[in-house]
Amino acid sequence: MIPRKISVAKKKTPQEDGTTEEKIKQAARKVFIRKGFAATRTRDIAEEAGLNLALLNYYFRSKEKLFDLIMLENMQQFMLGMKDIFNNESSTLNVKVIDFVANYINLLKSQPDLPLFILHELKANPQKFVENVGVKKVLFESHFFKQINEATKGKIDSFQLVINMMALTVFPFIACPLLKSIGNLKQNQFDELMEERKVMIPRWINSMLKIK
Amino acid sequence: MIPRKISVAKKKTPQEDGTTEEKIKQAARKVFIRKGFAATRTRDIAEEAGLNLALLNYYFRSKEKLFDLIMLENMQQFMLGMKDIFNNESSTLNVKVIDFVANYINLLKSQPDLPLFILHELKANPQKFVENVGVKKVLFESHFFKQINEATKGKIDSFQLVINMMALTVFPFIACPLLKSIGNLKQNQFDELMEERKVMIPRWINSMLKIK
DNA sequence: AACTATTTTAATCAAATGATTAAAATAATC
DNA sequence: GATTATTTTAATCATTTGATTAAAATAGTT
Repeated sequence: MIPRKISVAKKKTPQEDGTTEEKIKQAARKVFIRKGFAATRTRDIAEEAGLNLALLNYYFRSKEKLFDLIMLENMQQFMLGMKDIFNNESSTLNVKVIDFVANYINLLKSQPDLPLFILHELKANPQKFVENVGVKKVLFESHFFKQINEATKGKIDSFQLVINMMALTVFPFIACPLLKSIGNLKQNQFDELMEERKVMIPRWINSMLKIK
Repeated sequence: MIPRKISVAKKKTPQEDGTTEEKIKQAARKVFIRKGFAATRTRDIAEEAGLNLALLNYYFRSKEKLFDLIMLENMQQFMLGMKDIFNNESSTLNVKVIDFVANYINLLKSQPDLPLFILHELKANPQKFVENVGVKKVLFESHFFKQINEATKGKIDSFQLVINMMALTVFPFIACPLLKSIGNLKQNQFDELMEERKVMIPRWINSMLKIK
């Protein structure tokens, strides 16, 4: 009697491969970010993915569940990028500002719609998403926060300064169509304007830190 | 034969009175600003106004036409407030910054959702609204722009400085739910934070102007 | 190769939505 | 007061949307 040969091939499940599921997620990310939740139809996502409409419910059960997943991933991407920068104990305050600004401008140049999407959906549904961010701890216990306090001797509220960094870095992307119109800018000119801001924002922040 | 007495009473048309029409507009403004175009149903507006659903089509023909009207009014309100401030030839650059910041923070404290609404809908449909703003002329031909150029001797791009003023003033309202969460702020604390910014933003702008 | 499990498909469904309709109500005119 | 014009109403409609269904196709297992 010959012993059965036992197959050691791992069970292959499409969920682990993530081919169809991943396609849907990528398409959903694109369309949700571009149009927002309310204006996005499940059919839009299916078309973007080149897949059958019913697969969205098969894999994610509902439009809303798919959206929640995408939204949380996006928020993590947007917010937690600060973590390494703010907690790098070997960099100065000024280098942290430079890194923050460069990091976010580069990120947003490749995904210019991300902040407006996040902030719009956040306002539509604040309770649902805000508590999952985890950036409170990142920020208030960071090396960066300490550095601001030391540099300003409490003259400037550290939180206000962080707001300023975010405002100066992120707002142009949020207001992009308006600024382009006001300034008569093509897209490449807007890109140049943001490159210039990469250099200038750390200088502006530094000048704020120097106020007597 | 007695001459007919001619009635001089002006024809009263509800459109001129604007009672029902005005109610619909006010309700539409509220709901559109709160939920955006896509997430707002005509039934929401009718309920907000306490009127029958069919009146929206009777008076405004379509949801979209009603929205376009509201959007344009909102953009005018938001953008053209700059006009008087920027063209006041008897005020200094610094006073203009103070007036701009105070004016907009006061406006946005009473209508905190306005900027996010405008910028979100602007991105959804840039061609439709941007050309109607008229702020390009207001800004680039303003006394204020001249003052910046003189004060900085071209060291800072004037447009970049205006972006900074807008960013520092408007962004906290756009990001309000996020900032409240991060900073653990109640609404009255957020309001205080914005009052503090009324004072600090002109100082921050001034420090930028002084960069060598 | 046969059987079972999973994925995909196209049709269909139930509910929601912006819009229309026709009648009732109200206002205006003479 | 009778007639006409306008506004309002509630029902209805046509279309759209997220979701479901059942069968076909494909993949996995023995």
